[in-house]
Amino acid sequence: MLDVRRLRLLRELHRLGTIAAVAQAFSYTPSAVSQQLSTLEREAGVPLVRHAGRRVELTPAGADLAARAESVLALLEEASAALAATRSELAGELRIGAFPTAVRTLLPSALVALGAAHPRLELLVTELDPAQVPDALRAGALDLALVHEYDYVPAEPDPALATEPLLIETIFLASAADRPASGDDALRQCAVLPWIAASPGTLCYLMAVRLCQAAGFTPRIRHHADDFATVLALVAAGQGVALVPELALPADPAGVVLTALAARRRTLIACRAGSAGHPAIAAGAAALRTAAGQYLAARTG
Amino acid sequence: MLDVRRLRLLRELHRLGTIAAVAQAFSYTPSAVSQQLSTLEREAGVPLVRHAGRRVELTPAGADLAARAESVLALLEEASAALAATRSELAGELRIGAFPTAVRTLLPSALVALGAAHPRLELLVTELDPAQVPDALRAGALDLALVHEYDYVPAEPDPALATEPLLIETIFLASAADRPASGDDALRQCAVLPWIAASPGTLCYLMAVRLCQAAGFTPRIRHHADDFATVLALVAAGQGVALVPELALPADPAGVVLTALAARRRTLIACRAGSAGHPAIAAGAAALRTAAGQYLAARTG
DNA sequence: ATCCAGCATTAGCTCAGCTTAAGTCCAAGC
DNA sequence: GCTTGGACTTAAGCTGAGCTAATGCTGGAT
Repeated sequence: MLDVRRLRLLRELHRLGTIAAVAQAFSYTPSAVSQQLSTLEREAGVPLVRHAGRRVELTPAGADLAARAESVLALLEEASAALAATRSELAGELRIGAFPTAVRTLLPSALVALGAAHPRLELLVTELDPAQVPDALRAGALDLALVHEYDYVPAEPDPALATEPLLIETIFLASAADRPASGDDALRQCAVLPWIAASPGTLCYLMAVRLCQAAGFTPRIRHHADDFATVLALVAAGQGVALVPELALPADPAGVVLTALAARRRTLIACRAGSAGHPAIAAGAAALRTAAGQYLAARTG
Repeated sequence: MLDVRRLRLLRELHRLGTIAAVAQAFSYTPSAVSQQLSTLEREAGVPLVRHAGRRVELTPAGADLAARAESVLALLEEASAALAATRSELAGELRIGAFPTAVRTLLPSALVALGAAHPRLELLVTELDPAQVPDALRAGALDLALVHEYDYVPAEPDPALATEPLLIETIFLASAADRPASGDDALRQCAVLPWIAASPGTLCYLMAVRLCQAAGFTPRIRHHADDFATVLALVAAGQGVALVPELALPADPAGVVLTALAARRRTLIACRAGSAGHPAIAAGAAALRTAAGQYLAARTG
């Protein structure tokens, strides 16, 4: 009988590409992962990984096994969800991961509603960049998370995860001076100005670069700030221009001129494949949908 | 993440009904099974088993989980089969279980053909009563087995096993004296005679009793013998009458009069669900089909 | 040519999970 | 009613799987 724990490691290796990354995802040492994969390979009787330069890659047999592992893990996830659904009361932990902006805007009301409806449910919130969310979900560090999809940063489909659209926002160009042009013309006017963007490696950073590139230039990024309040303060101080999603805007963005762009940011709810039926996860997702609805109503109303 | 080893114990408990039987099936002590199930229940957070008198039974949640475990285990079995299929040569063990008659008739030629075609395949044959086959397959003690289905002993469908018809035999009434009547009338003529049957608890024993009961009487079983050669010798010695399937008959059944009955014995090939694609198991099944074909050709030719 | 990121290997330790043994409870039999 | 026996549970102890830490090795980058 194939060991499911080892299959899980193989699946992660399939995606992450290096043993060290798998080890990090599971809080193991690379040695442990290497040993477990060696054992799996011995049991399988077929080479599953092979050396490719100084990293490793899956053989066709390994890739096939990883795909099958995906199905097995999804079934187990469903079984867990079914068990939790038979419990009369929601209890245990619900680990939620979200990007900083959401933690400040959408999450509070969702957490209050969840806590009131399910007092025995322990809500654990982790603030993290959406780029880290898929790994954290897959490794079991999170149960429910919010991720983004930008127009020029397509989220690659992941069979281990289930997603559901939550809300769509407009992206604004924030600058200190008034811009006569609108939309992408305004963007092009900023080609020679200094830019303020998030840290390299984050989704927001990538979004800013790609969006500018699509407009025909590469932004000269002078300042890096992940917090949009800081970003807006820098913009107001005349330090450069920036791209800011609707959700990050305060009620009165003083000293900042906002120009709506054609680009959109889509926020999704994500969980592990098979776990959407878990009552705590379903309740969490519902609370987030309600919070998003309230937010949209407040904006448009 | 639910532990698949523990789920397997739960699945067996679902079928076998007692912890002691599960322990026996896996060569564990009842204590070990009890502890593992307790752990599973604690992890599940829902009662899975409850006491019913001095045994235990599954709760609805437990039964549901056991059904899900069935799917998971079948997927894992398929994954193993797919791995084995990528190996260029068939190697490893193939554990075959069969009833004594088949071991002497069908198996030898099948084993010779298999051994010649796949020299690195280790063939391990176990002689056992068909009644024990399902448990042995499910517990992983066998990979491939032959089982029977009699007209009056329906094999209950088992989601954990896959079966395939192999051959259909006539059942004969064996007696020392000539019987003028044919078919079931001959059977009824033997209502008052002493009977020779297999050991209680075996499928053949059950078949004999049920068949006679269907003919309107309960057989007075004087001798018990599992070996059909012995049975025929006892019949020839005038010790009683017996029911013998076609496959068990020697070329020249001296001193015994055989009357064909309407009842049939269907022999099936069985393996674990999901393992039919395993190349060694597929090769074994193919060899058995060939052997059965040769047998039928020799009988009819 | 040198450095270093990344994987393999070894030794050693910890804990999950097994067995043995004792205890509890229920059903059947004298 | 009491006893006997079977089935499950609990407690204690032991073994091995599987982890960490440390070291060595190799291929690509500077």
